[in-house]
Amino acid sequence: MQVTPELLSRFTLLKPLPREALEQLAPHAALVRYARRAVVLEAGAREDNICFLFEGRLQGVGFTIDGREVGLYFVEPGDFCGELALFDDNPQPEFVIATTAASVVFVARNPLREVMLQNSSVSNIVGRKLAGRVRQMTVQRTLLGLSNVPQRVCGQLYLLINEARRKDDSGEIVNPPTHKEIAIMLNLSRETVTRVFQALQSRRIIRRDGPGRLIVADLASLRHFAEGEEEL
Amino acid sequence: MQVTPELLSRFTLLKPLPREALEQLAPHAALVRYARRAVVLEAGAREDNICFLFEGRLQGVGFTIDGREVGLYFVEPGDFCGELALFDDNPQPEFVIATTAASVVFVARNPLREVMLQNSSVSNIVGRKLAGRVRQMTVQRTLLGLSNVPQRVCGQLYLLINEARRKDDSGEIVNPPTHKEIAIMLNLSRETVTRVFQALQSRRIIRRDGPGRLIVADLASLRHFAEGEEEL
DNA sequence: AATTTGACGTGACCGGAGTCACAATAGATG
DNA sequence: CATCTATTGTGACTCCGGTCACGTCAAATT
Repeated sequence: MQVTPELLSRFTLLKPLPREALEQLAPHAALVRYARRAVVLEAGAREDNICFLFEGRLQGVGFTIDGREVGLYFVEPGDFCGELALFDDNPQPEFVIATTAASVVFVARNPLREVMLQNSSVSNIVGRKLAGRVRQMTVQRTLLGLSNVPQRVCGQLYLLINEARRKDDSGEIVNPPTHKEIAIMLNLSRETVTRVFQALQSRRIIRRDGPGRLIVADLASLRHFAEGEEEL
Repeated sequence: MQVTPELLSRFTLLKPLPREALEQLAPHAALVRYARRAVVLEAGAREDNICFLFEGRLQGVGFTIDGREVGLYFVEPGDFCGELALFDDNPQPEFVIATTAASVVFVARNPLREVMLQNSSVSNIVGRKLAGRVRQMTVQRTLLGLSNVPQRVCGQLYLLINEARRKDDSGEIVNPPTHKEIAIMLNLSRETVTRVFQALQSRRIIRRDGPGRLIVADLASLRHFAEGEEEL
């Protein structure tokens, strides 16, 4: 489906661009809809498009050689992914999969690369994004280094709140990942995550509020557990 | 210690720069020597320098909240680190430590950032570096996802060979990491790594050749184990 | 030369997370 | 409404990797 410059300008990355640049990109862009679980970007493929998420939610996942999933990050509407292709010609390192039905705008790599080189605001944003991703992966890597498993789960929960809004000593996570998804991110079995959640719920630290809403009632305690000052 | 443009031009990143750019950078550069185990870049510090390694070897490491080390990557002579500061103002995410005595050239962030914006070859190299780092971290993350521990060790060994030179069906790793260092990278105990090494040695898959040299005699078998097609 | 340090090797023990098996919901889909 | 599928919840068992406690050896340091 064809894409207008107006649609492109709704993405944070492209918003600062002058009209001409958007018009230059529009012919090389396409809107595609995906069903839940569909593969948006394929690992190993030499990807020629950068992928802007319009609506829905995406997740970057890897697969180990023995077939286990490895969760990496989420992509929220307005954001983009597949940006590594802007820097080199190596294949996309991980899969990107739609966790809900999603609409995605693909923009061809080379035109966008040109625009990026001309336009320092774009290269700044992309650079910051990449730097942020390295930071985020470092944190995630640190989480994985925790030997105490419940601690790992609490740490991940704490991170998820940071990303979303949070109040003084309580917070909420909208559309929380399923237990299975958390397990994949933390290299755990689904059952273990469930058990930790049970423990946290029985201590009134977290609480479900209908589907798609997880309330963290006692943020301080959660942080304690995450920092290993107290054992679960 | 003062730094000459000639010294700067010996680094891959700066080599393509015109003479004036190097002269512009030189006053903002300094050569520093570090002893083994010294901290070169500190995590959490707002780092104002990019760090070029002249000789020796550096390692990026993180620390979990409970004090365990988390190994991340190595830096070899000619290469650089701390480059995230070129993209945003957030603190350095991980420590960089000298694993051997090392000489390092620090170049101030802002002048280098300017040069980078002027000079697309530099921003290309830095971009590629960052992209490469994301790829590398993704692979490492995938390794950590392997539930079979000996497999994880074999996978790491295989990666280490890839970085170094390798022949048809055998390879060698010069200055291999110690068992402890490997354990840290893979989230294992030192003893476990030792035991896997023992198993590999008794099967004549690997062999030490004096200190500082590890020979992989049977690369094919190593790959088999790494890919989980055979259990150790 | 004597001592200290750090890397490597090895056995015994134990706890905790994975696995399996099954039940209970809750949403989606026809 | 009936059916199917995905998510969550829970118990029992097993096994494997961490921990501890050693010993050995080579290199660095005094």
